[in-house]
Amino acid sequence: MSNISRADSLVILDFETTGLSPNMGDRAIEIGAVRLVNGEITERFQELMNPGQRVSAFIEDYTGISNDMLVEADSCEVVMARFADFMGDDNLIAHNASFDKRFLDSELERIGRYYNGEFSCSLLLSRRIFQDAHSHKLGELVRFANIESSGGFHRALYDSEMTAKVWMKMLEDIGERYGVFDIPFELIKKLAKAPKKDIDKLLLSYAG
DNA sequence: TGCCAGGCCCTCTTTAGGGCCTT
Repeated sequence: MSNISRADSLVILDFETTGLSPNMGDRAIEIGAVRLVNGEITERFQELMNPGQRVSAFIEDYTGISNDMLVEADSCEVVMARFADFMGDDNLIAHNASFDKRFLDSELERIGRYYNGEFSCSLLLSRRIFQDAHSHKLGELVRFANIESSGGFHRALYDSEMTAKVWMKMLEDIGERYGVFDIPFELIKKLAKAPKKDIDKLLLSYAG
């Protein structure tokens, strides 16, 4: 898989986990991802994985993923090896990417796998592009952008698909408002880090 | 013993604090 450094060929991923911090012993329990090419979802990946520890009642309730389901799943090591093959060196997107990147790095390090893609964050971008949204939680952004939803949040594939749709809505919005339709990943990364006051200037510099 | 994330972002800021977002 070649590294295509453009915003129109991406892997959008989402982890469900035992908790918030791999540094505190938390592990992944599900990975979901879609590959987005030219604005279309071309591939999907979703697997549960057995973290080797019981998950809390909170996580069972929050995700709908039970300990019984995880006992039947392949180990994190086996599943993450398959996921590493899936994502290749594509650039990556996640909602609140700092969270998913910590788990991706932690789980891949355990199996000696690495990736060459770059990460960007739909949460950071939405705070700049959808500044009128009263919340930037994934579910709230789906409503804000009038994206059709069955409400199945907190499962990895569903959340990655919703993140992909929010992502495409933001790119559409940039096209409509600024006339910028061909957005390199380098610009995405700049946008996600730029002060809000600089967003107009940055995008207008790419227009025309 | 008791506690336990971490990065971003705003503001009553910068010698800091607290809310937002992810599970």
